[in-house]
Amino acid sequence: MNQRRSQILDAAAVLIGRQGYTATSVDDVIRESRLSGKSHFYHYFKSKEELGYEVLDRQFERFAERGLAILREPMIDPLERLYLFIDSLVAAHAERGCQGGSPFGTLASEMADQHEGFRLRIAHVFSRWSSQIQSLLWEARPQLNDDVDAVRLSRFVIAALEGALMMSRVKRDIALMEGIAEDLKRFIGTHLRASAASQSASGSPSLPNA
Amino acid sequence: MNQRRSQILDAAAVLIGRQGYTATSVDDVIRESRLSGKSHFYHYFKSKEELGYEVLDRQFERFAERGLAILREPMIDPLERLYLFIDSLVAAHAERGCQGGSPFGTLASEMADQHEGFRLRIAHVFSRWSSQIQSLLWEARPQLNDDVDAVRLSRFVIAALEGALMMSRVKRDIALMEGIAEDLKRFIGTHLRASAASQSASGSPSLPNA
DNA sequence: TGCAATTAGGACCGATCGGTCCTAGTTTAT
DNA sequence: ATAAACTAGGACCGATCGGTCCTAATTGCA
Repeated sequence: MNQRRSQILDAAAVLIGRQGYTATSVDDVIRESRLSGKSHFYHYFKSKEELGYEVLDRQFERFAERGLAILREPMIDPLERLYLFIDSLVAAHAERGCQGGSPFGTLASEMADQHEGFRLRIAHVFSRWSSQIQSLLWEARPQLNDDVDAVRLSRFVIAALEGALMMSRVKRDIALMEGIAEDLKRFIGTHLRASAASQSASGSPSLPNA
Repeated sequence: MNQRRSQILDAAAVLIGRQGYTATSVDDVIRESRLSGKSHFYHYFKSKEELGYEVLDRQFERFAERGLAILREPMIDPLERLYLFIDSLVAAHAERGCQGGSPFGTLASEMADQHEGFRLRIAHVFSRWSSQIQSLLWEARPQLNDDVDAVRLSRFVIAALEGALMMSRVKRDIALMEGIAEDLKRFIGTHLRASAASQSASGSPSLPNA
């Protein structure tokens, strides 16, 4: 029933991630998901736009389940989780051979000034992503300086990661993203309370003092 | 002679910046630059691709002359110049009403995995941009820690700025970019030698411990 | 058994794409 | 004055775009 839909959405996600929304034609999607023809596709989706929306929703759901899940691991120190999350994005990008950056950033650049529907949906995606990091920072507040602005810091993290993805994609060099990821972790580390001094970026953070 | 060419390139730059390369048709460019027809356009450019290349070159030249020029101001403290540069990008984006982000980042997201010619040219743009910041950091080295990696830091700055542009474009909220810019300046400030404490970002960086 | 959903596949639509070709009038340098 | 460059404008090309319509075979479920 929705198996075919999933098939189509998966194929479309790959294509849109690789080529962008505009450059991905409905025929491309049909070919990739082995449908029998246009009518077969339009049996499941009423327009290319609707397909795009659903692909975006699906991409974020998957990202929230798989990628963002690290941020919620209850057994790991919050900041350590954030570092692991950053590393996981680097690893994922390395696995893809530095191709096809963030599905959100790519779509954002393409559609933000072009299509209000997409713009709002992507804004929502970033907002939810940001919220996840804010929760984590809230959890980590005993270790953090009192003046840490969780909203701002979470946005900074996302921006740096998105920029890193874009640049290492252009240069096709994962080392670029690795360097930025390390710097980003170091920056997060500078928000630690002065009392907790034994910080190392990829090493384990120290416990809060009394 | 090349006045018409400039006219075309300017129009194309605006359109490509707003809609992207693929979504900008040759007819759009013709309309916007008030040419008489297709042949008139193809009198000056042999293909849309060549137009795209020249637009990109021109955009970077302008950026190097106007935007990046701040980085070379000999009468201002190097790091102060870097902060001013960051602020100038924020201001420019605010003036544009948070629309049409970085011409390079936008084109990068669109073309990186799609068109090798563009990918290489954009990589070159980022490389030159990065070099400018590296020179500045080299100038500032008496104030900086010995272990500062200029290449890495310069890339970090660009990535954060590009990410900030993209996100504040999606959210249409300049405050987002302002926050990231401030954090970025603070991060740069953390690279200061412990001995040089009296630095003014726009919020002053961290205190050196005794 | 029978009805509904799914699959199959092709013809077709108007619009737009990048690009070519052709004719002819108008500037501009030499 | 004369050739070369520029401006003007339209017809046209094959390809592709998103999308519709239609017929018919096949499947799954009640």
